[in-house]
Amino acid sequence: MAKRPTIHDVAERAGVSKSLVALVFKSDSGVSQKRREIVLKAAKELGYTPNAFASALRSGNNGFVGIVIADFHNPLFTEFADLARQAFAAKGIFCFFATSSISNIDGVEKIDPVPIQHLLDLKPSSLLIVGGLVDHTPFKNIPEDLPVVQVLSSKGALRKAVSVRSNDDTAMKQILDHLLTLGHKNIVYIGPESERVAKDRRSAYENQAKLHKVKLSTVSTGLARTEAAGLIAGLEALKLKPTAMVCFNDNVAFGVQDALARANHKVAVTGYDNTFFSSLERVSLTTIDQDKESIVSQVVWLLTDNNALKKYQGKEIFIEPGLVVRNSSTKLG
Amino acid sequence: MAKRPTIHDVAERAGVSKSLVALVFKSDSGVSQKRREIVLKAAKELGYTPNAFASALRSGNNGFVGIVIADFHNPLFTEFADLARQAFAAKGIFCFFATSSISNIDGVEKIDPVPIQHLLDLKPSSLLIVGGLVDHTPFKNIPEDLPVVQVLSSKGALRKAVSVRSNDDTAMKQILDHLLTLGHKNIVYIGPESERVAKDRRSAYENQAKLHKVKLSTVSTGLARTEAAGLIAGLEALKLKPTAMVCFNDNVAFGVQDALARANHKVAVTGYDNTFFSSLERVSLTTIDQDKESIVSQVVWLLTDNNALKKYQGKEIFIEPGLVVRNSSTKLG
DNA sequence: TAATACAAATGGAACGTTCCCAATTTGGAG
DNA sequence: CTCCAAATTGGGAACGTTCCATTTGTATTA
Repeated sequence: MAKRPTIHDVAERAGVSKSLVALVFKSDSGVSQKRREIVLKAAKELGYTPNAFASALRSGNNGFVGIVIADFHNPLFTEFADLARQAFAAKGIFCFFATSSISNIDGVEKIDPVPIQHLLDLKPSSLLIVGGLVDHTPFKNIPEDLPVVQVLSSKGALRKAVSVRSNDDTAMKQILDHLLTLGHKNIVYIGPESERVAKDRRSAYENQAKLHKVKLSTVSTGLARTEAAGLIAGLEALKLKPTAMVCFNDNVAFGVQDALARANHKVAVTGYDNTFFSSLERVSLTTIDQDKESIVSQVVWLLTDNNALKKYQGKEIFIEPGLVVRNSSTKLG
Repeated sequence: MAKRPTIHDVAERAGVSKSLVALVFKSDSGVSQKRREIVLKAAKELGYTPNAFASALRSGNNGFVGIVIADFHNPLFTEFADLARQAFAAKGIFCFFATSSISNIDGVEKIDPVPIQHLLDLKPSSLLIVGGLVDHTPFKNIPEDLPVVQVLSSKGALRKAVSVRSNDDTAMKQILDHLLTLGHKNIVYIGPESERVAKDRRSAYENQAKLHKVKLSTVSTGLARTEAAGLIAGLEALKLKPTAMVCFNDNVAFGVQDALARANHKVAVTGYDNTFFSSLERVSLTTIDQDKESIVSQVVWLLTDNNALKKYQGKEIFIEPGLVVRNSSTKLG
């Protein structure tokens, strides 16, 4: 392969100085229209693209957003990450992804810090964390002044980060309003009870149950939040003879639906996330739709407007979710 | 934040030359055990990590694998990408991800070349493309000597790439064997007819249908391969009064299942990919399981063993898939 | 016309490595 | 003690940018 053209080659071809070429590729101001065109033309002819390394080495940052996806297997996370990428791309900002290998063996989640360290080595100008990372040690030596936003999760150990996520209180209120309107009395909450989101959502349910004067009744899925865990917990919950089950997320709800099918019982079920499969006719799960577009636009705003970030540093921003009513709560069986 | 320590700082603290520090961080040979430990200790105390940019700028490559994910919304792709990442990580090789924003509007897939260009700007030492990219223009100025492997797709315009994917002939043979054993006669194939994988799989079905002396009957989903397209095509296919429907992939099959539920018909259905949701009790889709582990190990082998790559350059490697029998083909309704 | 102001363009230093090479030290074997 | 190879050193030149202090150019004003 031919040696890649450098800024010098472009300068030579355009008959200007290297510095001018650098200016053209950096900012808009201070370069005459005439020269700019000459330079761009030369660059195009040579097929010049700036060397990201040299740039980053010299300037200390290279203007991209690092996106850490907590769990690559969670479609909600990957979908969200891609939405964010598109939104940033529209603003001319590039994103790199890394994921941290949550191995969910024995219910014990573990994080491999290396990929995150690699991402940080690339000196992103800001960091977006999608989902919750149980263990924040990989962020120990994070630069003080690196803007960090975490979405779809509370921020945990990252004191300075901003967290953007759905308002679980609203979500649980909507679910309970819906179920009470349908006349349900005996309702069970099914979900994990580990830290962070699981805890928050569970206590949101408890709050709303109290406000709605619904008898509190819960079944735990331990640390897991999967379909398999939902299946087991669902069978367990059936012993309480409920008429409705409120699940931590769609995956757990799918498992619960399987449990109902297996036991041949008809009970209302609700999920959380409105994942792709919840809309399938045979699943048709009543669920909570997180307003991804709003979350994304908040994220973009926070990470592109320095003042915004400063203002919300260490705070949490709640986005109002919406209830999607489907057959799982209305047409039982 | 404090200035990041450099190789000089480490050298000073360890009381050795900078050259030696560089040697320690690079290769194993030629440094005594004693000195190596001293250097590593000093580096650790200072929290030194090599500056990836300076290194890459000077040496021209930085030893990571670039993974391009054709479609972030395809769980098969993301899952596979993460498997590959883990496999490389186990060998101490790091991966970066990029995706290229396939916008599937009006059935016309479009690729944004910028993210891929950015990834290439980072000079990966090899490239893994997960899935099929309809338009290969972003790879126009790919370095001649960059090893490229493409999985779950034929390699299309990338002449020098190696493609690793499942053997569709075997898959279709297994499906037809299974359906014929069950006594089906009137079988319809439902799937897209666009280029590459869609074409290959379709013609694999046609071949096997001929060999099995099954009357050929197909319904197209146009360019799409989604649940929505499956729903429409499924309803269309019902007019042919089939007893079984073979679908291009799980998503299409899910749509077809919806169509059957809506029309209240009982027809055997098979998918392809064995995605997570196909195992749900209420879906229970008979489908083809791609041997991801084998594919991953082939990929790792190809991209870490230079001879292997050279040997297979421009060729295709087929992995034998397996049939997973579930209710959708055996217990109708 | 000369003085001034400001925009446009320039040249060189610096960023932290790796690569190269010649020079020096160390350690073990003969 | 001598010799040789291995280990270590030191320095300088890249790598391709960005940053900074200057210089050059052009237009405006007195």
